[in-house]
Formats: sequence, structure tokens, C-alpha cells
Amino acid sequence: MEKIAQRPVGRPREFDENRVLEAAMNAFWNKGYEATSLAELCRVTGLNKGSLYQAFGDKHSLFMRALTHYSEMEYREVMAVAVQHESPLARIRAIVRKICDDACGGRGCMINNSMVELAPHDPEVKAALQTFGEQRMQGLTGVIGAAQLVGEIRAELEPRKLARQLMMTLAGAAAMSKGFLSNDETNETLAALIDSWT
Amino acid sequence: MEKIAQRPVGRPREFDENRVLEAAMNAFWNKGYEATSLAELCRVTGLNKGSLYQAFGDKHSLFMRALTHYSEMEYREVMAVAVQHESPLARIRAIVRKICDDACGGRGCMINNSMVELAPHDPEVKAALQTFGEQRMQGLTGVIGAAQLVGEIRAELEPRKLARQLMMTLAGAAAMSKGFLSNDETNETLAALIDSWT
DNA sequence: CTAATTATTGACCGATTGGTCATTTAATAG
DNA sequence: CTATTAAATGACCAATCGGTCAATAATTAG
Repeated sequence: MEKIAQRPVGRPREFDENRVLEAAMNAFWNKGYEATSLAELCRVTGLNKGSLYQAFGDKHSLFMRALTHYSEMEYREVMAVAVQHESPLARIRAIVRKICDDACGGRGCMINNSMVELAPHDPEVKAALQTFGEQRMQGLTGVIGAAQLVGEIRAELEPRKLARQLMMTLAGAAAMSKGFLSNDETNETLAALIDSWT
Repeated sequence: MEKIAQRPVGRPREFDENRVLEAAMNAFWNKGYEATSLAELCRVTGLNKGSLYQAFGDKHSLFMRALTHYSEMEYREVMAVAVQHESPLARIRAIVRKICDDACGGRGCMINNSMVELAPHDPEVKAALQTFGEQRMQGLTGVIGAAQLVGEIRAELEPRKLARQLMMTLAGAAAMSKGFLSNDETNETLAALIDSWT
């Protein structure tokens, strides 16, 4: 017996879950959690309240899904850029450039936005952000260590500390690009940081 | 004729403007603009809506006053710490430590919070933040230059670029201290950055 | 066909939002 | 005293908030 992908019982969904998540993510990314109303979410997703609630639960649950969606999307895109480069240092530079350019689009980084707006008062968001952060810390630490092995970064520096330094500077870039620094200025500053490691 | 501080005509105010501003600042600093309701502002200030509106205008105007109050308070406090040290480099370290410790109180830095939450959609806030930012950039650039003159920071580095680097890292510290890094980790990272300049 | 199951719709809900205003109160001016 | 000015109060407002729900529609199971 072959296992055919048969439809579940009941009326089928008329929307694509990923498209809806994408739309909700963009709304939250642009305006933050509090400033994004359910009416706005209905507008951008094309669904009405009832459907939104049945499919995703309340506003907070939808936000958590959108936040996770963002984290996975961003991670995937950054990895795709990273693997285009051979040397670890070139990978680091490409990763940083990609993250910086994404954040300089005027809406910053959704993870950073959420950390600032919600983390202190929302344990669920805070826990998710810590998970995403640890994931990124490990990735960066790994590639920094690799760069040291091939002599592209000075060996006496501690990979974990450099990764932390980079994470902090990227977080700062995401914030300051929203109202104070230009894309060029942030990119230049990040490049200078990495140069100081070689 | 001596100029006596005579009371103005009409019923005198029953509250101290600075205390009210302080209370409003703390509320906005804790929860951000959108998440702080007028009811909450009345609660923490002890005033009721009518008085709040007559004295400060609408919510947005009150926020601008609170934000300015924060900027001036923080600037004053940082300067007070700075002047306790003789050498420029010691001043830089003290300034950074002070800013970092303030931001690590769980509520971050109100300027950074506002940049993330409001700058992209609120021109008035954005303009104010740019002013505050420029002020700080000039201060940091100056003291970095002074440190170079006495040989505490390598002379080949550009003061403005170092100041930008420091501002970005401090902004990152303010954000990440809200949900990801401890006070010790942020302090250590910032100290390492400054060490790399010597 | 009927029964069962799930999705869609939009009217509806109480609570809260930011904001206004007429009335009262407390002071000075003359 | 009266007139004038300004602050304080809390009732009041329309609009919006997040959230619910009964009615309807679309599908599968038998």
C-alpha cells in the first residue's frame, strides 16, 4: 500500500500557512508587537480574525510563530551566503555583510527588535531569543575557530569572546541603523572590527 | 526694587514638574511608548488625565519631555563619573562602565529603546535621538583624541571611527543585556574593545 | 444520500485606548 | 468684597483593542 498524501477530513484551508506567516512576520518586524493590531494583521494576511485565531491561536502565539519564522529564514539566508566562500575569514566577512545589510533596511533585525521591546517582560519571547542567540553564538564561534586554524585570525584571541563581540556589535548596528547610522557607516565599522582580529 | 519670586496669578500647581517627569520617564523606560498607557502614567505620576494634559500636552509630547529628561540625566551622570578620573583613558573606561551598568539594570537604555521602537516611524523622536547621538559622538571623539595625545591610545586610529565603534557596541550591550548577556559579559566585552585600542 | 469534521465569515463583546470638557478649587489683583 | 486667572477633578466620549461565537460552507467517511 502506498502512502498517498490524502486530504484530512473537513473543509480544506484556503490559505497557505507560510504566506500568512510571512505577512505577519513582516508586519511585526516593521512595527513591533504592541503597535501591530489584529486589524492590521488581518489586512496584510487577507484572513479575518476568526480564521487567524483558529489557525494560529491568539496574537501572542501568532507572534511567536512569526518570530521563529524570521529566525529560521534569516539563518537559512545567512548560511546560503556563507557557503559561497571558501576561507573561514571570507565567510565571516560575508556573513557580517549580509546581516548588516538586512538590518539596514530600515526595520532593523526582528530578533533585536523583540529583545528590546519584549524580552524583559515576556519570558516566552526571552527564552526563544536565548535559543536563537545561542545558535548564532555557536555558529560564529565555530567559524572564528576555523579561521584561526588556517591563520586568518590571530590565534591568541578567544573565539567565544570574539563571537560575543561580534554579536554585540551587530546588535548595535541593527539598532543604530534605524535612526542614526547609514548602511555604509555600519558596514565600515563592522569591517574594521574584523580587520582588528587579523 | 528687588525682584521677588512672586507667585503667578491663578491656582498654584500642586505637583513638582521634575518629579512627574521622572516618574513618566521611568514608566516609558520600563515598558516603551506603546505599552505605557495613560492610566499607567496617571498612576505613577499621581496626576489624573486632565492635569497631565494641561501641563504636558498629549501622550507623545509627554514622551518627548521624558526622553529629553532621560538624555540630560544620563549625560549629567556620565559626566560626573568622567571628571573623577585624570587620564583620558581612565575616563573612557569609567564612562563605558557607567553606561553599561546603567543599561544592565534590566530596562536597557531609553535612547536605544526608543530608537528601536520609534525612530523608523516617528520623525520627531528620530530627530531628537540624532541630536543626542551627535552630542555623545562628539564627547567620545574628544576624549579619545585626548587619550591619543598622551599616548594612551594608538595614534594611527581615527578617533571618530573609534567613537562610532564604541557607540555601536554600547547600543548592542544595551539591547543584549535585556535578554541574552549578563552584566559581567557585557562589561568584559567592552573592556576588551578598549584594550584593543591601546 | 446523511453524518461528521473542519474552515470561513462577520457580527458581536466587554475592556481599554487616548483624549476632552464642564465644574470646582485655590490663588492673585484691585 | 468681586473679578480674574489657572490648576484639579472625574465624568464622559468615540474609537479601537484583543477576542468570541453562532451560522454557514466545503470537504471526507460510510
